[in-house]
Amino acid sequence: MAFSIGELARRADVKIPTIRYYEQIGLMPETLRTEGQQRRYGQPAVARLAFIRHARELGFEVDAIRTLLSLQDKPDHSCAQADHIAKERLREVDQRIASLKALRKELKKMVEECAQGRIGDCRVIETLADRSHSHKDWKEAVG
Amino acid sequence: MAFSIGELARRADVKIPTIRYYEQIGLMPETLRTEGQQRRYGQPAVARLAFIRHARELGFEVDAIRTLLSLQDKPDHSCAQADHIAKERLREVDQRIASLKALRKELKKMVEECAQGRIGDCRVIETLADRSHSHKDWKEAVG
DNA sequence: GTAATCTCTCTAGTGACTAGAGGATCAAGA
DNA sequence: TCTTGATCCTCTAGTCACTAGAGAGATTAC
Repeated sequence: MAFSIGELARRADVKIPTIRYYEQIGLMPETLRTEGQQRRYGQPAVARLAFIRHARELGFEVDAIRTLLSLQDKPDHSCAQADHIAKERLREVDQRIASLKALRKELKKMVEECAQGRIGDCRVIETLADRSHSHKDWKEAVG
Repeated sequence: MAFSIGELARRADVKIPTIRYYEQIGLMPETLRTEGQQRRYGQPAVARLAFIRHARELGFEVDAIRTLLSLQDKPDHSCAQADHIAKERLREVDQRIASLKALRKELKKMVEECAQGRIGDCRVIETLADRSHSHKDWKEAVG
């Protein structure tokens, strides 16, 4: 019934150091150890890790995941907070998509206008050098 | 004609430590110093910094920018490499947009199905806990 | 001359991991 | 029981592109 960190890593498809890292930052609880200090896990660890991974796949930050995990343990609590966190994330994703689309437009223009000739006439370089230009909030688009 | 790092920061709309950082990693060249070791810049520094910032806005990595900057100084060179770098970036952006759209779809479903009731019935929490699920290449979508 | 502002270097922190060193432990076969 | 090879342990440092802060020195305006 008790398996090693390597086995947990396989079952949840998460790398071993990541599991230790999650324990360190408190996303995964400290677990049983053998006499030789090796970690041993049970089925609930797999479920919790899968929850965390899925949340990370959706881009939730560790702090948000911490909250979501704690909510999970209170079935009778209102789910308003969980809903709020998810809506926030949706808003972020929408914004990110919009920023990336703007980026894409400019990149596409650059690439399409490039005549594949000399650097001196290259629209890619020219566009980058063009100073009459300023984005706001670009940092959220590039990451 | 020679101005300080603070003035350069204002003109190019880049923070002072960022300028020093760019010098450190070789994106900006070492520049004149006063007797007291303070940096002094001229107009070309503003142009170069603007080039870098614009490239960062478009999400080019520092290594790519290094290449683009070196190309800029060879007007008679073919622009194939610049074109290649830009096309690569466009591909990345396209992929990222696609990943984010998939994410968005799942988030939207979660949020819409949430009945705003008890955690025990919350689709947000349920969806996250659902283990019958695996994305490939999600890491490029969440960043 | 003096005060206010600016700048210097250096170190460390961000987020969410990932990689490696150097050594201990475990499970399985002989 | 012993050995071998795989796995595991902790700890430190690295990733990317910055950003923040300490403590000291330089410059500029008056």
